[in-house]
Amino acid sequence: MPLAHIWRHRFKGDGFRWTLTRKAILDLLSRTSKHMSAQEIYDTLLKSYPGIGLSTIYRTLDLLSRMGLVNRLNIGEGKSRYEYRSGEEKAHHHFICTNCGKIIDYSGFLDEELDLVEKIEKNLARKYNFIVKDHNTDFYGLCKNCR
Amino acid sequence: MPLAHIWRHRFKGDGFRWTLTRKAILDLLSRTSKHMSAQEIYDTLLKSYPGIGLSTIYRTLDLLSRMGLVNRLNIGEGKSRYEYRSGEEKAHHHFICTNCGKIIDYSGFLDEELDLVEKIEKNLARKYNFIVKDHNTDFYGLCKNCR
DNA sequence: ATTATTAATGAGAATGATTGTCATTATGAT
DNA sequence: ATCATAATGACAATCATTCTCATTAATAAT
Ligand SMILES: [Mn+2]
Ligand SMILES: [Mn+2]
Ligand SMILES: [Zn+2]
Ligand SMILES: [Zn+2]
Repeated sequence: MPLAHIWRHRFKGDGFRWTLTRKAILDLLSRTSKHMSAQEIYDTLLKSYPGIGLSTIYRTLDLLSRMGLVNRLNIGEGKSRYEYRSGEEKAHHHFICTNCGKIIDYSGFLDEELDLVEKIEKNLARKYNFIVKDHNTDFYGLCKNCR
Repeated sequence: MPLAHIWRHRFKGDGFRWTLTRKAILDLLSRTSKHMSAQEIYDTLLKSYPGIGLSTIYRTLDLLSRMGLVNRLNIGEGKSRYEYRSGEEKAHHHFICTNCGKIIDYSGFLDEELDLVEKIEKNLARKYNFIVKDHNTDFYGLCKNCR
């Protein structure tokens, strides 16, 4: 059950074609721990896939994001960053250094958090007639190099 | 103790000049409950302040944000939105409708949340040597018109 | 395996938000 | 009232992202 097989199956099931570029982007994102921008992904892939196009990177990231295979992040830089979304892993938070921009994954305390979020969701539903599908928490501060 | 006096005082104290445009933007943002973009602020103010410039709106919003008088929000639209930040009020969360883009303020359960956040902050400090200065939580889902 | 269909791609133009430049203006100190 | 200069407005420049369209390649049909 290599990831590539799972991905291809998922693409087929959703009626999308399984292409070299799509595999390349998923391979890259699933292997790195970085949160990469479209341009960074493009620069990296260009080395092993000469001729690849930046528009395709954008289109593919949008598709992957709609398919739920990657998360699109916005940390107020004026551009998006992307990370692979493993099927099993729980969602995680991000700690963002306001000085150097470093992003660090954080996944502690999720159980307690789930209780709290559930309460908030119920409250939102009751008060405003909302349906909460997802939530995101970011922490801002200074990393060890910048403190 | 009108707000304008407090603002002017704050500007003076920080060594910034107190100008018509700065007052206009603060007046607008402190009165609306909307989360406005720079362009929307510009369009609105142009009616009462003909000749005002969009660059000035951007520069001022940046300054106000650095001064902590407004919050800059990013809800993944590819542009920022701004809201007045009252000195007394606690921070609040945002519920964002993924269908129509509606943003709704939510400020319930903040005490319980503070406990949780404090724990996370301590953990971050211990594990990664981080200093947490701020945090932000957004909820995504469907509003009552879109559900 | 060959061919046909058409989704996906790459190049580059277009768009939209934000930032930079610079001459002019207006604020706050003297 | 005068002065020094921070702030402004016009508009050019930049940067991320989207759009257009001719070409290519993935898949289905043969
Ligand atoms: Mn992450
Ligand atoms: Mn708000
Ligand atoms: Zn840092
Ligand atoms: Zn809605």
